[in-house]
Amino acid sequence: MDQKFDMDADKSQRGVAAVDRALSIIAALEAWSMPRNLSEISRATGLYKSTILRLLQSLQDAGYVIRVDESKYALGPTVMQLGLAYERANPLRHLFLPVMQRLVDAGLESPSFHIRQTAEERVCLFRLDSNHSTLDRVHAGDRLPMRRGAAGKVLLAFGEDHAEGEEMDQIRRDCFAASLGERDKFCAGVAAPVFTRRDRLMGALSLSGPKERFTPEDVERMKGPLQAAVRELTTEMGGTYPT
Amino acid sequence: MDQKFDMDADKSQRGVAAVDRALSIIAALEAWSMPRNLSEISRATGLYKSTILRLLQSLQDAGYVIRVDESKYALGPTVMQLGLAYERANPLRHLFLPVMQRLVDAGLESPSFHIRQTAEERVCLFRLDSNHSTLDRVHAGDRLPMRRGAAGKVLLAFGEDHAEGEEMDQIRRDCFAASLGERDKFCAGVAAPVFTRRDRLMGALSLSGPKERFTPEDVERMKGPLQAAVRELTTEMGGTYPT
DNA sequence: AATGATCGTTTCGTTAAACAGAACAGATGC
DNA sequence: GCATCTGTTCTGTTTAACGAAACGATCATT
Repeated sequence: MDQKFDMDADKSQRGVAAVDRALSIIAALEAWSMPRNLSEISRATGLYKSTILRLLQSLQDAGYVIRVDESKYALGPTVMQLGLAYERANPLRHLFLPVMQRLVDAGLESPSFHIRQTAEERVCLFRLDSNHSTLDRVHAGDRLPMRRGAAGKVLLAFGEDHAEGEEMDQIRRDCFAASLGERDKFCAGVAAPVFTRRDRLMGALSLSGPKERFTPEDVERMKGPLQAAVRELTTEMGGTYPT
Repeated sequence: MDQKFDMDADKSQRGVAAVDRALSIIAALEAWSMPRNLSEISRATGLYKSTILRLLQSLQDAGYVIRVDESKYALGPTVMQLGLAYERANPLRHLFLPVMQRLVDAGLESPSFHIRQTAEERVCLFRLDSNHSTLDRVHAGDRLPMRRGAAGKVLLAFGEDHAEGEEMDQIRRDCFAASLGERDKFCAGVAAPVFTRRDRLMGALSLSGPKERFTPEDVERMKGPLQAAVRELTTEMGGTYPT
């Protein structure tokens, strides 16, 4: 595989570089389905072998990585347990995924749910793929920009800072946003807000996919089911949807 | 909760301390089922808030942690995806767990499967709890000593360095080891080797629990089912069991 | 309403943690 | 047998990371 796991250069200034390196090793192991040796990890991550060995010591100690066949490394049982802990702690999955699945079953585009993470970024919490043969590439865990994409716009429009501007006003009136080719020129999406108690924004549910499936007719067709879904989720979250 | 997540002092010399710190934050979030704020994380891990913030930057960038309610932190979707990747990459679970579950259903003690990790340590890959009301505390991911515990002895006896000594010879003859109060004075266990192709040791399957349930009669009663289980697993792994 | 405690965030001087890179012995492939 | 690749170890150098304090905001108590 030729996917590189270099650390994102513009992010290395704000966290801890050694932690970034360690997590890039885990990401490389995750991408492979078989244990890999030191040199393969070095090629994939761009890290020196001595650096990798030091980092692997910590990852092995914590059970994130195990060493098998004396010289290969693989994901260890701690990642499984973290996954289970995430499921235990996150009952939202059991609420959101059925609603999202119904959107898929209705033949619409790929649903995702996003929340704001920082002033400039959102994170995708859940993502299902549509039944179409082509998809836009978004995964749970992805960090995406706030200022581009339908979901980002919804988060800006309904967030606490109540972003200003004609476009934001329109989104607030419609409880709906569309974005054609903003985040990525080949992709498009529509989004609507999910509220929780006290009229607070919880996040944005979106439908996204390749741009050619977002004609004005397509967008109009998706609006109803999407808004029905966010109304249902808002009710379940103890919120009331603005009329 | 009062569980501390301080880094293990004797391990901080060999990995990367910043990575150890970051993983201790994840461990703290895993132990809680609700999002927690900075001060709670600080109390639990013993780390300074400024240190935690820096580490959290990296963890958020990679999706291991998300920030919710503006000031609380929780496990993020990347840990779920790692858990799924681990399951995908580790078909052994689907082979081992049913066999281990049958040992539980037979009313025996808690089964675990261990592999060697370093010269001095083993790692528990899988663990099921018995149906008894008291258990020994072992979890998947735990690092345990090679020189103590029944599973450790089995790994030494059948490992490539073929550890010497009367006790090791006996274990090799019986394909079985028992350990009463070695790893922990209140616990005991029995273990047997699982082989794979070319007579190579794969790991050790053990049954363990509180010591008082390991009388000579108990040990004798567990030996048969345990050895039947490891024979079955060895056959499935393409190995042949020494007669 | 005032006050104290606790929170999240930012800053920066210091130091030792972490790195890069080389060297080496062993294994593998031709 | 030789070239290449591997895993492992070592160490001088540098800067990454830390600790600790300060600050403004929020919350709880009186």
